[in-house]
Amino acid sequence: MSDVAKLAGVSTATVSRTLQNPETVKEETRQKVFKAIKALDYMPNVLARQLRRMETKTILVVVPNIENNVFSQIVGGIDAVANERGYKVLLGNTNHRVEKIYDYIDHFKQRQVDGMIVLLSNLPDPVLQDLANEFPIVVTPDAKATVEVSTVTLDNVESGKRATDHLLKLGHRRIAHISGTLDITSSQDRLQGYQQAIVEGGYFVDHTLIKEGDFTFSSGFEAMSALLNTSVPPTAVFCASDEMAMGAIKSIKSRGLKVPDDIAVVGFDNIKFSEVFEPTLTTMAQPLFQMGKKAMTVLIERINNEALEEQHFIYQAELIVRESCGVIFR
Amino acid sequence: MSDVAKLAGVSTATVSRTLQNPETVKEETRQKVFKAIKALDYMPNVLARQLRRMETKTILVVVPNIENNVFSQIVGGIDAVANERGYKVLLGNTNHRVEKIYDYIDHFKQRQVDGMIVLLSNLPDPVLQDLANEFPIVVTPDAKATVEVSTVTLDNVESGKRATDHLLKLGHRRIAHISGTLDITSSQDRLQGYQQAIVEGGYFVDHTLIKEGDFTFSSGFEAMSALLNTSVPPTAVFCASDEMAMGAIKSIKSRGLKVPDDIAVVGFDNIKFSEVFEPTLTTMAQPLFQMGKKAMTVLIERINNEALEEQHFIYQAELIVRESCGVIFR
DNA sequence: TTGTATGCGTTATCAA
DNA sequence: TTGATAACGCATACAA
Repeated sequence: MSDVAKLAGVSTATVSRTLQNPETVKEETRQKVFKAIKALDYMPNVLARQLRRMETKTILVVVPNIENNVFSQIVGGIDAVANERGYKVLLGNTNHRVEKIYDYIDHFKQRQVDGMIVLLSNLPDPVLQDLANEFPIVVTPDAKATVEVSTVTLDNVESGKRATDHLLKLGHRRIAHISGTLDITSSQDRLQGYQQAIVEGGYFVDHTLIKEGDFTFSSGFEAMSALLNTSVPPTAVFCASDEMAMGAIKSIKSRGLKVPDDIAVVGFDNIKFSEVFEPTLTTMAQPLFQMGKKAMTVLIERINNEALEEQHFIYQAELIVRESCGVIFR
Repeated sequence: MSDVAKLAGVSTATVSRTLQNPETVKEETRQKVFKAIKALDYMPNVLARQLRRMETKTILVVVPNIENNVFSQIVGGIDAVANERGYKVLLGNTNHRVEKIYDYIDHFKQRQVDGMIVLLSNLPDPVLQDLANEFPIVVTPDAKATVEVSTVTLDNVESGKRATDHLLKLGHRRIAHISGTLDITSSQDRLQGYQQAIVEGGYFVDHTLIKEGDFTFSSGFEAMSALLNTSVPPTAVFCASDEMAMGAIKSIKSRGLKVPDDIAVVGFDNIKFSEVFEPTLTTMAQPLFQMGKKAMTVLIERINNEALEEQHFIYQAELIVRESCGVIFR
């Protein structure tokens, strides 16, 4: 920078100003400085700038598992907005190991990042709360209502309800539910939506028809197998993830039964392969990329102190009707 | 830091030393300093450290599309080693837009990252070469041999050969190939392996049986449909990606033909869904996570100047035999 | 083994 | 509108 200043015949202060607030520098000087910058192929040292300004223009994304498509889609959305707004994205893979997040928390204290987006943390409430009080944080897509922090979520209750409603409308009365791990809010909410739909439809919830899975193919297979082993198996199943829905269908097929003829299935997530699978999956599509974008937008507002209170954005899932649930008869 | 020094009754230099080279500080002093650090809950300001040391302990991963599972698996491997070795991973999504990489190149010049791993860049050779001459860079999993830069790749020729060989061993003689986009080396190599296998088997390459796809489901569908429209369709197909293999199978099924009975199919990648698909896919499994780990390891060596010459690591794919290719008869 | 002093490359404050 | 100068927080050369 001092080289540039020398060549342009000004002080380093003026060079800095030309870069930061061009309008405060006389047109003529500005030209001289820019010419010198080009001549020397000068690039500011961002490290020094960051030290001086105490900001990094970097945000941290804590993700349980980047290899999971649900999360990578959200990260895609975050990254899109980050790029647009001049932020860099630091990846924090926890590999589902909660302790790891404490390492990332240190990033804040060490001033390595300006803000953080937490995907599906299992942080204890008080820890998250303390952190959120001190630093800009957004939680998505699964957040507990018990912590005061900005969130971007899906209306999982409504989504579970709609999925179940769809099956009710198709005439099903014995509808089972294979839930996700019930320690996260999304799973609880989808289950609740399922129950609401049944009650509001005028029927009773049969708890033997509810099985807890863990979002994986094999857990869907196991849960469905258990359901099929009962004396009166369900005629339809609402699964909290597409992967589990596929596992369930595999199980159904393995018994020589057909989907949707014998048992109708609705999934959740609308993963890429849900339209390749046979039968193609009826499912609830989450606007994951969109949610990622929103999370980043909200985070930037908090970093800039534009949003003083925590904000909550709730998205709706879209029912995508395909083969696995059969056709609506009216 | 000066607070810590004061409380411990030493100079800031000693505090710094205690943190950086504990062995150069007297045991007793060390204890005092650590006690003060704990008492004040002190954390070093990494920004300042970075400025002073001119290193960031951060590496940049340029990825065409993080939402693609092939890439996110590699990133998973990179991240694993990075964490272990104290590096952070900055995500650079190009969304397949080559120009974007130039933004990331500026990160180097601005000293924001210590090194870079490029996933499947379409950078012009000279640009990449200049960059690689100046900075620590590793390219994976697709690299051109024309640039002198460290690489971690798959032996795509051998892989294509093995896949095709497998079909030859099953008795097939009219074997088609649906390639990836032929502007990348991996696709060219897999095609070459396919041709080698046929020639070495004592047969002739029929160019009407080679179609170029773009790794997507729909391109596999289209390519297969074209192959089926010829007067003498193939009895087997080797596809350069599982997605294309699934598209191809969909096309085959749509004609009322069966896989593997009428046409055998081999894919590439061993994506998660390949064992869920019906029929389950025979495919070539790339050790993507492993390759990501290796890429990061090699990069660290270059950053530390432990490896002066560029290095090349070549992995072998593993043939995973499932339903889509039928059974070997001996 | 420890302390002093300097500099890393910016930006912000103040005075001119 | 510009320049001189201090400061950001740390690491290190050198002296003690």
